[in-house]
Amino acid sequence: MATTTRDRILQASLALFNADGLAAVSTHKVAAELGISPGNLHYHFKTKEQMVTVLFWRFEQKLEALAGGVERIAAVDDFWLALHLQFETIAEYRFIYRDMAFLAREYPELGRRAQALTAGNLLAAQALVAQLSASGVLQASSELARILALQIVFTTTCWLSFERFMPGRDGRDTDPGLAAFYTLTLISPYISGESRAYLDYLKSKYLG
Amino acid sequence: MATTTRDRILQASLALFNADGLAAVSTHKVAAELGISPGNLHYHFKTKEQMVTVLFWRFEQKLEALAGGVERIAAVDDFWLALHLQFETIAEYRFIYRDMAFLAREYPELGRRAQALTAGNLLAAQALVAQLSASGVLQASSELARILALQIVFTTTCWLSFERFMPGRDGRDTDPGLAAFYTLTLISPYISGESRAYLDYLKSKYLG
DNA sequence: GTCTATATGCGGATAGAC
DNA sequence: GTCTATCCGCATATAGAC
Repeated sequence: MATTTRDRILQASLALFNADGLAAVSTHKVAAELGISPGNLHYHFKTKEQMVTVLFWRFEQKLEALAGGVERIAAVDDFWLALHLQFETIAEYRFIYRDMAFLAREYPELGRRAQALTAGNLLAAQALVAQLSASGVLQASSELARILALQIVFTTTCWLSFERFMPGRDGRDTDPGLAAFYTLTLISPYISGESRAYLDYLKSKYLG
Repeated sequence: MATTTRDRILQASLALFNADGLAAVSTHKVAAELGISPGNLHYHFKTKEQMVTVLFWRFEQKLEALAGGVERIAAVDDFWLALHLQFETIAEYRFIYRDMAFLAREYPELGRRAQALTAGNLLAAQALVAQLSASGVLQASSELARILALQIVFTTTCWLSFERFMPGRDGRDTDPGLAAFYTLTLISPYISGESRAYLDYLKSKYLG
């Protein structure tokens, strides 16, 4: 089970992109990090765009897999887990949303796919809110449900970027639970009485 | 009252930065847009960083001026107006938050000032929520107030970036009112009964 | 103040030897 | 597959004439 050079390139570039940003990491730097020559890197990936595209594709796969599990959401703790998993995936590929403006400008094709991804996330979030509503956990009109879904996607998409704006944070250490907690707070006013126990447990955990 | 070349440079660069992103606009492009030579531009601003710094400073000034008016917030429509003004200011200098990752990496000094700005915005938002609470418009514990303030700042800071991720949007035409409406929705569950009339009016306006 | 011309460096990408 | 060497283009910034 040899780790191929190609795999090592993807692994190293993901780490560097996440740490320093897509724009700041040149193909030369990735090669230097691995101790190989720039020419060798370009043998495995003819262009930087190809490298980024493979990473982006993996991100899409992971998100799709998560969206597939939506129909099993019936209670608050299911929702909590789903959010948690989503934040972990986004954190794993955080360079994508963090440098989205640059990515979309540099690689228009990926920009379009990112928009499609957002549309998909929006549908998934709407389905999720609908599930909670059907289970009686959540009380929301259809308009409110639409807004809540939008807020959820907005938060999952942009929260990591926002964290870096805050003093004292450098974005390297992120608690997906904290992010999920803030998202949960959005819908908490609409949670029916019997599900509040779990909410209170989470509150005490993250407000302490 | 002659418009100096220096002023024209600042004006043109702001427009280009907002339209295409800080990273995508070179000093050459700004010069070309104005029909002057790159050398001339560098006579007025020795470095690109100086140009950006002046624009950033103006942004800081505008935000500070807005934060100074917080103490007059006593009702929902005051809050609405304050949000509206803030979104307009952020939209006017939207290149700053939209390309923040790049800006902070390229100009660390401005990155630090942006963090300080966020900290200031957070304090202003907390004061604002406290005002609404004191006026009896809003019912929230101190913990909840902290979370609401965070959500408000998060939304004002990142909403414009998020809009660009959405299919069909290119970020050129933005309705500050819509953004303010979404922010207002965040706190609507905690608004006391007598202030709901204004909320309902806004709802009908933006959900139509 | 404004121009032309140029220095310098970096990032992406290619050619061809090994 | 991996290397060295190199090309190309772009962006920041400077020098010096007008």
